[in-house]
Amino acid sequence: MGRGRVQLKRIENKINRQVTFSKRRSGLLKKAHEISVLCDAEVALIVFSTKGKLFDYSTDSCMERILERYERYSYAERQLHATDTETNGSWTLEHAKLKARMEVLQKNQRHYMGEDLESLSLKDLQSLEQQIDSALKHIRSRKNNLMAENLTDLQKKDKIMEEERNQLLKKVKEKEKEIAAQMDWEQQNQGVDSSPPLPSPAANISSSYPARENGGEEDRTGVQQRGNVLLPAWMLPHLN
Amino acid sequence: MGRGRVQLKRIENKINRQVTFSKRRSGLLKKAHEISVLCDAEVALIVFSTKGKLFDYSTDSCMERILERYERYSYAERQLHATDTETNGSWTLEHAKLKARMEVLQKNQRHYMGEDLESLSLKDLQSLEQQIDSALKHIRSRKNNLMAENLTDLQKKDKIMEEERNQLLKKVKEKEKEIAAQMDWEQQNQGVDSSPPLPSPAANISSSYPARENGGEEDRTGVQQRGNVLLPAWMLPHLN
DNA sequence: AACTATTTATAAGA
DNA sequence: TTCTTATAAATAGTT
Repeated sequence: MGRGRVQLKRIENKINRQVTFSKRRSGLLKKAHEISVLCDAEVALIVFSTKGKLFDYSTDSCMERILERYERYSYAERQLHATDTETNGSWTLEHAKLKARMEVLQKNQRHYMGEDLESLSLKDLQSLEQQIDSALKHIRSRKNNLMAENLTDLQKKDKIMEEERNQLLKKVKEKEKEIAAQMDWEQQNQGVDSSPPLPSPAANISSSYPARENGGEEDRTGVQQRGNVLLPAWMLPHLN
Repeated sequence: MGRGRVQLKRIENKINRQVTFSKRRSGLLKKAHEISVLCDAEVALIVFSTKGKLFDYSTDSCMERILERYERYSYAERQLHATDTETNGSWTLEHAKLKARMEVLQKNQRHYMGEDLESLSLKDLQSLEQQIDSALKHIRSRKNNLMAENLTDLQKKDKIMEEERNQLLKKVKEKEKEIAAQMDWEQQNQGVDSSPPLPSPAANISSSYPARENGGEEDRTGVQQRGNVLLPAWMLPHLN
């Protein structure tokens, strides 16, 4: 964007480079800000000039938080790098690291549990309240896990029902056959007096009933209940 | 640069925002790279989308070094770094570096845990709160939507299957009745030679089948059991 | 994911 | 540096 095409290559002319840096830097910062606002993104931009001067932009003027967030993303990588670079001092460092972190966590936990509160300012207490609030959110996420579990259960149930359905279909077919057989039998024995009746093909039908019926009943009522409960109001999109 | 002027304001339309984010993000990364090359500058750019996805660019793919350099600038007052670095060997250098980094991380972690908030402005506090809160909300809302969708589908299927099942059950019962009637008829006509078969007593046969009523009982218990599974504590209104 | 009509960014010049 | 201007790039709205 300018009067000539630009090669993506270090500008050798010092003055020119300086000027371009100045212009493009402001453009870059501006665009960083724009995407941040327009797209609700979190942006951190750090620029060092050749001479070592620092320019930076960060969403909500909160660079540290963004960098920390970034660190969390690249934690594994850093860990590797760190242990790689200092073979000697790594143990001491890791030790100290863990110790410090431990202390922080312990202290925090005491506060979290409502102990040792005398040392906290009003501001600290307010933030502690927030902390607990976020703990509540973890609890809610646990809730979601349970929801997922229940979903799985439903799916299993679904399969079972399908199987049962197939069983029932089979039964129906069997009954039909049996009835057909009965009718054949009747016709064949019609008007035959003293001959003992042939064993009815229906004789062993009853034995196959109870188990299936029980299962079936349970299933049905279960389904009904579920139908009522499955989508309570709080599950619908207005949640958040 | 586009067909219309753009207000520097969050794009409310979700799709639009996502598209714009994608476009501008690539533009921003490109420009970051360009200024880096053209002007021989050191650039680090970190972008988190609304949904928390990370995109970043850094000169020479060396983000950590740039961030460290940045932190050196931001926390120069601590002098931990500068003095140690000059006087001691490379091991101490690494150690000090990591120590400084550690400090920063700890400080940030404290912020995340709601401690040490005195150093934060009201604005910082607000954005910190929003940060944590909204991250959870996004994830949860997405999850909940998907779950609600799945549940709705399952529920529909469930109903259909249940209806089908009931139909099948009915059929089975009918068949059963027919067979029973057949058997009665056979017995009544046993040894009776030429007399015409009696009309099959279909009317009150059902009452003679206690099995059915038993099924009903089990049905009810089935409901209760199901009730335990279907309405775990987490589904009840106290959730939110 | 392409395609324009426009708006922006910016290289060069003053 | 800053302003101006011609032109290259980016991109918003559209398909």
